[in-house]
Amino acid sequence: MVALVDCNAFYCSCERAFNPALAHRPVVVLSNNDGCVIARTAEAKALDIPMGVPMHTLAPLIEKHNIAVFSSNYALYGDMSARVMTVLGQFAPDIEVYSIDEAFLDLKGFEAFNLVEYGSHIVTYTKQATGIPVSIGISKTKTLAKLANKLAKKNKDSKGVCVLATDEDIHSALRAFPIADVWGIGSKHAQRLHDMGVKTAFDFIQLPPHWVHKHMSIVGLRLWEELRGKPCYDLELSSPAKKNICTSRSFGKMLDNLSDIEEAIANHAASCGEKLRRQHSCASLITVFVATNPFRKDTPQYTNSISLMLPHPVNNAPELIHYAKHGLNIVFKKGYLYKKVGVIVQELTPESTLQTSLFRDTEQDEKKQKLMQTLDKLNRQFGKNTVKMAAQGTAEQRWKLRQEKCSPHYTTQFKDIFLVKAG
DNA sequence: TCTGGGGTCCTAGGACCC
DNA sequence: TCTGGGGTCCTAGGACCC
Repeated sequence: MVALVDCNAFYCSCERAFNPALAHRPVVVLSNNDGCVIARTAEAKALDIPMGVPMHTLAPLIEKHNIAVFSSNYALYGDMSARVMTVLGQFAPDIEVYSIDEAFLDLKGFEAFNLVEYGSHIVTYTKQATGIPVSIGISKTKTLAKLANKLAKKNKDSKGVCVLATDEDIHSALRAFPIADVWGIGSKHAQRLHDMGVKTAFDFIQLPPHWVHKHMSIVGLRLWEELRGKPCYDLELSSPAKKNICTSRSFGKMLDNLSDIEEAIANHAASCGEKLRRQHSCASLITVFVATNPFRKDTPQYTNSISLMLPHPVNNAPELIHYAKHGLNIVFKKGYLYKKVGVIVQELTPESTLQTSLFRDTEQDEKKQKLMQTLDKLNRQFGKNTVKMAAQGTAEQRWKLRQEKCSPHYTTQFKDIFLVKAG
């Protein structure tokens, strides 16, 4: 058996954990730049606020229902996620951290336990220890555990737990479960299946496997098997190193000035470097892209990107910034209002297998490496960008996000706590 | 005025090899 | 009329996830 534990309205719950006055208010959390709604509490969902709706269409509703609105605070959510995962790890021999708010628990050999009781215990204890409410679905495969989890969330009497253990339980759940809501069925497949009269997960597992393979590839076939109770996916206990790393942001306001955009690109390149060093990788290819605002029909549109092969694998900030700025200077065209730029690093190789080029100054390389290690250490301890490259800018930072409703960094902002105490 | 930011995997088809 | 039979690698695009 495998369990899928999912935090309820995770970002909203993080805000509530430090602000009890929010307990019964509808709460929403916004995407970067305060653009769209990306998390909603049950109270907000009850007001028919859809996922992803642009914030600027919600003003009347927010006023009317006294909805609490927050900019996203990833420092807080990341830290709270780590706490939840640590707690969940105590309940199973193995855990796969699947996303910021979800984890699979390996419950192999737990069949003799009362799994409903065990699940309830996990729900209660996690709330107590972290302040975050969770739901738990338990069944024979990951796909069925995901499905059970959705039922646990939907069914108010379940107290956040749903166990699908027997074939009877599984089949009766599948009969009532819309195919579009199954993990791995996106909008395209859902539409196609619907047109064929396949409305529920149970309808889907009645389809002949060769049809599923032919029209939905091996991925669809695995899904079909998993829904029939045959596991195709094991838990991934350690997350494999990423093959591509991307840092990009929309600007708080549109920019036409190369030097502002250079500063943004320098920050994105530095961020890619930090992510590379965290997973002990170096990149051999760097891509810089720029884009105007596609929603503006009244201004000229331009998007472009360029990929540069690096002379050797790199993960230090100065070099990444150098090449990223070089790329930007090639794709940047004057006369456009830019909305978003980003840096992607690819062709990643492990730091350890770094081939030193014949003509490189290894002494310089070691110096750079030590510098980056020190910088990472300081920034981990004292907060992001405590120490950074000059190219990342210090003055006005016109490229920055709009974040007007951000809560304090309750759990991570050592500096602020110190300053408050000192003065 | 205003619309997120990351990722993964799979397949088909083209280029190229012998 | 008619034109071999394998391979591999790469890329673009599609589909999906949170």
